[in-house]
Amino acid sequence: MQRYFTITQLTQEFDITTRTLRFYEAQGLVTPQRRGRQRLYTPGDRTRIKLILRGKRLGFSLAEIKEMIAMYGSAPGEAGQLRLLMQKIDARRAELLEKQRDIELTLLELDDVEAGAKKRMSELQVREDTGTP
DNA sequence: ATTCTCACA
DNA sequence: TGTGAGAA
Repeated sequence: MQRYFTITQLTQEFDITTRTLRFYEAQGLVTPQRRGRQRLYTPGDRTRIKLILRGKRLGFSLAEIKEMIAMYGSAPGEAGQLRLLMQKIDARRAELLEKQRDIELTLLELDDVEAGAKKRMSELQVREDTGTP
């Protein structure tokens, strides 16, 4: 006995529109079952959507997210496939590490900008107190 | 209420 | 990467 989610349940939970969810389906990122025309999302579909949204927050394209989800889901048994999988994992890790470095760098730059802004602000404050035009 | 398709940015 | 509109 499986419990299903309706499209509206999921859109409300994740704060997205039904159009977005159908769009993801059209792009092949989710494949809900049908009861007639109605989409029936399994708990698995729901966690896939979670992964999609997380990938989006990380700045990945839908195509990239689709790849990543495929990696999580079906680990191929063949040795050659496993090598390919590990290769993709390495590539993905490199991308994420690069992004991480970029974020850290940007954070440091923001510290600098903020420090400069605070300094200028205090200088302005001094001039106002002094009555300097 | 949910679905689809076409157009649009 | 999505949204808007119209029809069913």
